[in-house]
Amino acid sequence: MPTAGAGSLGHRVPDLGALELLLAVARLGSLGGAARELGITQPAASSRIRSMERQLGVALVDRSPRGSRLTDAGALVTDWARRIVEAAEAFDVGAQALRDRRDSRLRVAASMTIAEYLLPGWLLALRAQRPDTAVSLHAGNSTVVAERLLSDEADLGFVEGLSVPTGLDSVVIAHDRLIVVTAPGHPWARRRRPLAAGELASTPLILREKGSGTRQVLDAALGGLARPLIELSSTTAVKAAAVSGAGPSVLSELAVGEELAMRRLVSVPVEGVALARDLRAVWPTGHRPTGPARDLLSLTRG
Amino acid sequence: MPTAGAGSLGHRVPDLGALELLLAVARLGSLGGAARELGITQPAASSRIRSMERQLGVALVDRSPRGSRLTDAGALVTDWARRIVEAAEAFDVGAQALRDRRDSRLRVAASMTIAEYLLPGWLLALRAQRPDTAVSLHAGNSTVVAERLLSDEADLGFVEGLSVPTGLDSVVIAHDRLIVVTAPGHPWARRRRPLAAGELASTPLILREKGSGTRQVLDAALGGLARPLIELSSTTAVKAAAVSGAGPSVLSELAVGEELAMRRLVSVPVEGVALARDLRAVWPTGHRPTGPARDLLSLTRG
DNA sequence: TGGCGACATAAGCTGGGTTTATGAGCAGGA
DNA sequence: TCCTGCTCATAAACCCAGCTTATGTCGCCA
Repeated sequence: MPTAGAGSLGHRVPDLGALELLLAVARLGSLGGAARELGITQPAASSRIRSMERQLGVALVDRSPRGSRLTDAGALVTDWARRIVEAAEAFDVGAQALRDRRDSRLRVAASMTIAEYLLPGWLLALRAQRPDTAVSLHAGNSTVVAERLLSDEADLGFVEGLSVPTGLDSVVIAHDRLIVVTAPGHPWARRRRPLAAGELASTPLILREKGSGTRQVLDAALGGLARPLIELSSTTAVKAAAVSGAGPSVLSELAVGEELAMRRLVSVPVEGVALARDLRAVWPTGHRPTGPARDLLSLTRG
Repeated sequence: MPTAGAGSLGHRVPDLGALELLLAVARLGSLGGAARELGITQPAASSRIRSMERQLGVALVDRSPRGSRLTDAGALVTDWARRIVEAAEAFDVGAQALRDRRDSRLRVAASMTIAEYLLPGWLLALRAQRPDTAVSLHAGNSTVVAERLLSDEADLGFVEGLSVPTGLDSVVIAHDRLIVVTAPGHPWARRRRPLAAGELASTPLILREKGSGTRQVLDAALGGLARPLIELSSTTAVKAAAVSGAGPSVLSELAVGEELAMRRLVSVPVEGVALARDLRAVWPTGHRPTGPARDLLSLTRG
């Protein structure tokens, strides 16, 4: 379920190059300087910023013969732009790792949730530390991760299941919790007293399909009783349905961080249900990670 | 301080139009269908997806004479892409509100932090509820917000200060907390026992310049004692310095949500310091918000 | 076997972004 | 006072990515 207003974003939002340029201008205080940094000419930068201002209908930059500073609106726009660029950086580092390169110095296998939400951040941090470590990424469920590690197709794995596959050593790197969320309008959103397990089990919920990691943990915690209101096949579809007010849902804390911060969803306290699960780094028994794998591992644990 | 690896993102990350197209393909299971939804022709969609695959070096969709499904890598890429597109949607709705349109049905004035982190989400929610409410936005400090409300240039305001400007009624819509953060490598990151106020006051911190809202709250909490290690002029610059390990910093919870989730920063517990502040909606005394202003207000309170 | 739906290919057009080349405003030093 | 160096703006020519229209191929189904 996409947001309402159709009409292609691509025509209303400046492209990534323009946003990067704007950030550079903000940082350097000069169009020409920003141009130099991005390896284009000054007129190109000038024209690009100008056309961005035309597109948005807002003056972004105060030009003077001694440099350029952001207007108030420009500062705000730049902050919003930064969020797009950061998401793009995460995309970039992830996509680069997805290309199978046989010569990669670090081959990672990870479960979907971890690959989706956590890995890009780690890879960015890793690249900051060791810029020339080539990383390759393979995403799959716990079984796939175990296979790749045991057949020496991966150097380090990440899993989120309840148990550790045999033949692997592991260390807990983070604790994920499933949390009950609703749209802000829902009656549960105003609850002060925590929800009892029975109430949760007897209420139809928006859920991932059976077999997903999230669903497994929830079913285990409730004793296989979770009643689906709708079953959807992606975390994002579930989130969208919950945000739109279709009903309560149970989702990984990782998946809903932003929605909670923006109050598009609110968390409902629960008691008497074990909704925590460990996220673990794994490797073949005895083969303690070394080199780049050790670097990445240490990043994930802080 | 930007991330390391220079080399313009714009060339390595598909543009927004392509990402939107990919999301549409994921949702509809068909190139042609996605093309129709975005108002382009089927060959255009086909070629665009193909060139995106060339650019990323990864097969994203499995084409068949009966439709298209995402590959595993495609699913992952799509999830990362979705984060970019969501950031772009927030940008779009914010930018639209920045254009001064005199005929706006709802004129909002907000402080920077709120305009930056919270408002786009609210405006997206509002647009979902009332698609044709034209919103205009003006960002400034508490004084500016008060002026605009009292001179009837704004219908609803949002402030984050310690006190409510005179002449305005208000309601608390959220609680923001300043938190102490460090890069994961810092000694404080491993602390179990909370930091004492004295320790915080005597340690040089990465801070916004004097006069910023964040700094005011911190100085008040510590009794004007905060020692700056560096003073920077934007929240983002402060975050970047903290992430890079330059030292500990004190920042709004709102500003570092993502960094905490990705463990690029970790929060350090503190005791004996009042770092909470209220975020408030404000309006001229007696003029209780009605119409669109009331709608927006109710969104912000859940 | 004809028809339909989905994707691929080919050819031609258009526009946005780029470059090079040049002009114009403001500052600071001889 | 004038030159030099920084800034940004403008103009003309170029190039390529992405679009459209037109057509071809493949598999399914009646």
